[in-house]
Amino acid sequence: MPLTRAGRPRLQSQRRPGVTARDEILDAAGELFTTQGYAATSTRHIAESVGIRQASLYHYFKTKDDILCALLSQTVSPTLSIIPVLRDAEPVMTEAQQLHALAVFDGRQLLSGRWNLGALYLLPELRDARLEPFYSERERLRRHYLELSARILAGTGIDPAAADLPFRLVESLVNVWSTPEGMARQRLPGHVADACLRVLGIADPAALHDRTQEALTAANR
Amino acid sequence: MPLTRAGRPRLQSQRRPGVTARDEILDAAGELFTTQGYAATSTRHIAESVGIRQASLYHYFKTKDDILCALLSQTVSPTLSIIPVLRDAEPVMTEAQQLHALAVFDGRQLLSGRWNLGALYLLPELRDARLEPFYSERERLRRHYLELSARILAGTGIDPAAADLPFRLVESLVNVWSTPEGMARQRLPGHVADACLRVLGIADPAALHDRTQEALTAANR
DNA sequence: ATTATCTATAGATCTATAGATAATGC
DNA sequence: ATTATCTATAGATCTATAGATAATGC
Repeated sequence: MPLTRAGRPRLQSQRRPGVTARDEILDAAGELFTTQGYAATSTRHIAESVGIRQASLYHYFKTKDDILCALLSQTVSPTLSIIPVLRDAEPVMTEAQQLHALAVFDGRQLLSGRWNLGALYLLPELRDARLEPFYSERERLRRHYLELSARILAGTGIDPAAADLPFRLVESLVNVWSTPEGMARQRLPGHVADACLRVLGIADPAALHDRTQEALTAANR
Repeated sequence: MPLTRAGRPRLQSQRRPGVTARDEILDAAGELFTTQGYAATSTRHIAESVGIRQASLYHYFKTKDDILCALLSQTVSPTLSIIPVLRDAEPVMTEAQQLHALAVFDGRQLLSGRWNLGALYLLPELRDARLEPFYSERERLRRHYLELSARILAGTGIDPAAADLPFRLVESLVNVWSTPEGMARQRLPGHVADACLRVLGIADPAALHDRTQEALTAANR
């Protein structure tokens, strides 16, 4: 059980959470990219924030872009992975209930984490070919929201154009990330999920939510 | 009536719309800041996009920051200026009708213009003390949405937390700026304004909208 | 004379590489 | 021997300034 790790010791002791140096770098980069922007954050800033020398970053990441890619890959995947689970619940959960559950999960995901990583998708400087894989994952998620919403809309009298709004409502949580004033942060995703159903013309999402609990309880017996 | 302007001629002929060189620079900067980000856009990029030399920018703007400030000052002011007008319509227009009208105007404002200047407010690199005046203008607008929404909410059964959503719904138009797929761009602001009222618990915004027209027509007689 | 541009450049970055150094692991 | 750090630096930017140049205006 080593007291220190292999390799030359750092000049400064650890400042950042993270079991590995790689984790510390990602934590620092997550903070700086989301609060200062990608181009505005230099590799030197990141290194200083970790407490190592600028060149030491390159032991863990080939380029600055690589650091960004590692961060982006943490964001959409969890939400994408619950889509098939919800789809399999089809007979038990209505489409409206699925959308609600998806919105709650996605919203919680966006508000978890130490930094507002979802906001990275909004940085214009990152609309770049090299980041294509991450943007197409996000686009898949958007399409799923859209299809679910469109099918729900068909049952209400609202203009089909409203199918776009639920994804945008949930996405708007990244704009509110740092200012949970008034509204309890923990309850935000649930309220936004309710709002998703309201913009589609479902007047009483709370009732529907109660029925989801009943249905799931019944299915688990 | 001069065929050419005073001063040494440019090496390249004009490429950008704008009656003055200053306008051309703002047009180029507007495009590049919104599509590439502020820090990622160099003064050289701007100059090349205008068709002048990098140093020539400094004849019109003291610093790169100055260019940004000139752009930001074009964005929120028009919407802020209609707030008193709507407030004076108080006896004729209900609060719900005022919110709807505000959202339509604001939404149209955001989607007008050659570039998505509203998106500049989302750039994290710009959350900076030197831009404070522009952010506090935007904050005033947000507060007005919030107060109007809160008063409307008091009349419906929805959770007070929903008062935050109308501003965010309208704001979300900047995320959709370049992709008006499916929904006719021209009608987007109206649909978003309807959605603002629905998230506050007003089930039939269209009916209310018709009544606004009647009321205004009656008032103008 | 005034104006709008140009050329040239200082000085401050910034990314990434090369290679030295100081630990642990065997 | 391997690993994680360090120092030093090349080469490419980037912002802003100084001062020359080529038009119009009077």
